[in-house]
Amino acid sequence: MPEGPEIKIAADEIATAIAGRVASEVFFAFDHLKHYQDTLSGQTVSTVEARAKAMLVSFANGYNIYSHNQLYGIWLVRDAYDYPDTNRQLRLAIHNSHKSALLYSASDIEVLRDYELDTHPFLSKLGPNLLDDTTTVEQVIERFTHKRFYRRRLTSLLLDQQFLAGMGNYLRSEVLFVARVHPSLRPADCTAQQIAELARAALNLTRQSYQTRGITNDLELVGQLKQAGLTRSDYRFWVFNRDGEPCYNCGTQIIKDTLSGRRLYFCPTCQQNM
DNA sequence: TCTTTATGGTGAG
DNA sequence: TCACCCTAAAGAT
Repeated sequence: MPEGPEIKIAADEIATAIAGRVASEVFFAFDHLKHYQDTLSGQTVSTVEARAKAMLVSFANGYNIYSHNQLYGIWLVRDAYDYPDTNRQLRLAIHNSHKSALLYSASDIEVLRDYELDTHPFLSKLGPNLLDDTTTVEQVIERFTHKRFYRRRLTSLLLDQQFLAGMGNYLRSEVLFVARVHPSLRPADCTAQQIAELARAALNLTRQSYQTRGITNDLELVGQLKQAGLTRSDYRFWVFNRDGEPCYNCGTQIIKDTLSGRRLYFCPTCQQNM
């Protein structure tokens, strides 16, 4: 179940295993991709990178494997041909002489030529990547105030990869909480300070989640909560998955709401600027 | 064994 | 906003 940080963590692990090495064998489970096995086997993997929540494995001969895990795909890295014991369906395998990068369950896999990347319907429309070091707070603020996004609801914007790339459903709730902004607002309803807080939170929380493997709560507080014996699922988030629990900031019960099928959590006391 | 849910995304209206 | 696509695990029966 991946958002930007989880995919980038996976990309790092896959890159260590296969980037810069010859892929001795590439396997595709889907019939319509089988003919690419010969095209890619024996080629050098040049780079492995996360593009928002998609993975892009690039080969030296100008071909790329694009994949998107949606809610259920999962990458595993093992010693070469050392398959895990699982009921999941193997969809893609990239082997070299010492490691295998294995993609299970994913249904969205494509092979693209270099020149097709710029026009790809998902990749070409991505907004600034929150996990890209060159993305700045100023750039994100500019995004919030851009005519194209200014009057849309924050709840919709924060999940839109064309607005900012890499955020998902847990980060949405966490960003709104840390910025102390009520979920019903639009950028146009916010003060300049609130916009700045949203931009900082979007960048900081996404990056912290990448560095801590998924923790968006304040790290000092996390240390105290660990001491008190709380488990990861209890201290990991400020509000996400914590409905009915006391807010870590003010003690008010966290509220859960469902908007177009996606869960949203917030503190009615800390985020009451409607 | 059936139904629901999930850290995702698209397209119709 | 909703229906739908996709797969696997959890929950309900």
